[in-house]
Amino acid sequence: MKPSVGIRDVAQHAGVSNATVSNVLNRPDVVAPATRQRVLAAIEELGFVRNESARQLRAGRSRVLAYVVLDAANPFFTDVARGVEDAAREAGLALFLCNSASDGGREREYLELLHEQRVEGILITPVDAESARFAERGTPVVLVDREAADGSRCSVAVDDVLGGELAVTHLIETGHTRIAMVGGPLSIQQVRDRREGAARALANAGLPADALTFLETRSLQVAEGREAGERLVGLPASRRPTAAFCANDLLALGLLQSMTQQGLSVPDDLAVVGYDDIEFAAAAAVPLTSVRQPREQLGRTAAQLLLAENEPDHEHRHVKFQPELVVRASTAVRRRS
Amino acid sequence: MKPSVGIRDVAQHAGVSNATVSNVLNRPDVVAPATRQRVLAAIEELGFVRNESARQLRAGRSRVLAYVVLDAANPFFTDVARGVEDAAREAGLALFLCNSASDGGREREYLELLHEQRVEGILITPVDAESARFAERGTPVVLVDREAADGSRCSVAVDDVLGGELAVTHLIETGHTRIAMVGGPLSIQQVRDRREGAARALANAGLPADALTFLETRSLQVAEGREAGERLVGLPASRRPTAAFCANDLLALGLLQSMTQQGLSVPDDLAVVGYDDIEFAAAAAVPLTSVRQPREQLGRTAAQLLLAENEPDHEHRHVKFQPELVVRASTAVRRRS
DNA sequence: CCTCGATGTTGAAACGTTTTAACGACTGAG
DNA sequence: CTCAGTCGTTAAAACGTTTCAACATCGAGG
Repeated sequence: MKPSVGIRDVAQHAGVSNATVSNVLNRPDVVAPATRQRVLAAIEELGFVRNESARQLRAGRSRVLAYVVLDAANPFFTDVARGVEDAAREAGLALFLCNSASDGGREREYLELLHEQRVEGILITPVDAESARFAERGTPVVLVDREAADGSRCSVAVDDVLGGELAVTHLIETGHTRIAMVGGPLSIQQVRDRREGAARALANAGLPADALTFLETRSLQVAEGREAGERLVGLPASRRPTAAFCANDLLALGLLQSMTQQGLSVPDDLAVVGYDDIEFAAAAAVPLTSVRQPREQLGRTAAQLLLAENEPDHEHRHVKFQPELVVRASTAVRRRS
Repeated sequence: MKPSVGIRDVAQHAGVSNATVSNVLNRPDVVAPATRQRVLAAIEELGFVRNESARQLRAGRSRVLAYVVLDAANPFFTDVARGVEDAAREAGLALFLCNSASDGGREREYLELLHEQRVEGILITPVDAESARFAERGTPVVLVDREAADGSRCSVAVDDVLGGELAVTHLIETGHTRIAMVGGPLSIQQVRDRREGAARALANAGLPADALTFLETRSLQVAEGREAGERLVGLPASRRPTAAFCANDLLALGLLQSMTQQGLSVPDDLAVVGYDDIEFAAAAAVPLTSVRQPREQLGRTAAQLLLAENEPDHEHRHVKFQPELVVRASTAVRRRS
């Protein structure tokens, strides 16, 4: 419990100066093999563990990246995180994951802590647009799966308007004219964008704007999808939509469960499109049609932008990927009855 | 880009000493309200961000816990992490998640880094039993979802042998006599335990040990489940099991997909039991019978044990929870044909 | 008027590294 | 034998905090 063995203990034990020990740790090639062995032996023997705080204080660098994720329980984000970590690891950095759990306060606490820790860089999928809070604080920040409102930092995103358009166009093409969109809260940019895409699809097809019923949810989780399902079925039959576009797959899965539970069939009574194409979408009760995003590439690219941030002549970049529709059984062509 | 505004800049700007600034930061009550305001204003104005490295170096404490998780993409672990974070947060600590991705090397790198960072404590679901590597290095370590082989540290686990027994007993009771177990690699303690439980169930029912076919997988992920499904169907009909017990839900979901794809029915051609009862199990193509573990409580308890580790008269504790079988459609009673 | 305690503030010494410039000891060339 | 150049090592100065003992200041009690 008093394991405070420092670099100077090692030095003394090996009969060298602390500078030499430091060299062994950081530039092993510069020290004579014999000495190096002696020092390594001493380190081993004393169970020395370098104090990263001291190192960082002096050296300024920190060897870790952090990704503040919106919802660690959503497989979409863990896939993005995988991409981030791969890229980080190639650059010799470790990745710390922080879960804001869609809570603005928690997000701010993590950001504050990460700034204080002087991590090399921060990736974040922010809770809302209030990005002003973490303005220029010294640590580079890259937005993931969001677009920087101002051009004040790098961002990597997917065209959500297009995604919404793809989804709803597909529904229209398979014969639906009363469509629900399930998602929320509207403070989330992506929900707004996907909704806008949905509206555009209607317009393109010459359908009136009120062909789209918007069901707002409190979050993007499975339970909310189930609840939305109940609300949906509660609508008067004349106005009840025959198809639903969900702002993400978790909602879609919840909706699916709710339908089955209420004895309704997907896609016959209600066609469903999800968003993200998480791994579980294909394994769902009714395999889910979904809008796929290049998840890992999203993360990987974000990390690369972040690492480029330190270059001298850096200009903020905004990368935008294209989503892609994956059609499965949940929107199979309707039986003509 | 030269935002190196330190505590002494603030002090100068506010016309006080750096000790006072430090007091404002750490013991606001001890400094006169007027001075405090002045200092806070200076902090705001200069955009000062406390340097956590320096603080930690001097103060010794670190305000963060870390959880080294086996597979961040497995919802089971993110649920455990939620429990950990809740408990950590109540104690005023932040949580960093590290993903070892079942890679021993990566795990070791993270452990090393965390030790160097002098985090307050480390929670870990280790890749394998080689726990000796991270022996007493000063930072307290608690094992999550694993039992400490020696009593050398705290651990929180679930009775996996019992879990396996529950699952397979259920299969036997629903009329199966040729059962497969899908899981691996065997270096994972839990896979071994669950298999042992399965064997015990057979013994209890008076079935021969070879009534259980063990299909080893390389990991516990969906893709491996799919592959196991193909292997399973490839077996000669006379020896092919009529039920499968999977070491986790991801495998079970993969197996399910594979069955559907090969035109076989679950549960009629093959009954399936999963393990963990992740949220997606209930939403699967065929809702999955699964062994439920108290995930969040697991995490919460682990964090509490970790925090208790610093108490003077600490004795290592080993908490073990009971799993519970949740029956769904994937093991519905077989149609008598 | 002196002493005492309370209240706020401060100077300076840590904390454990990295880094820089300088140093001594060799080596081989001239 | 000298000199320039390597090579390996080192003393000492940072890095930006926290903390501790000491120091003013002030009002109250004797």
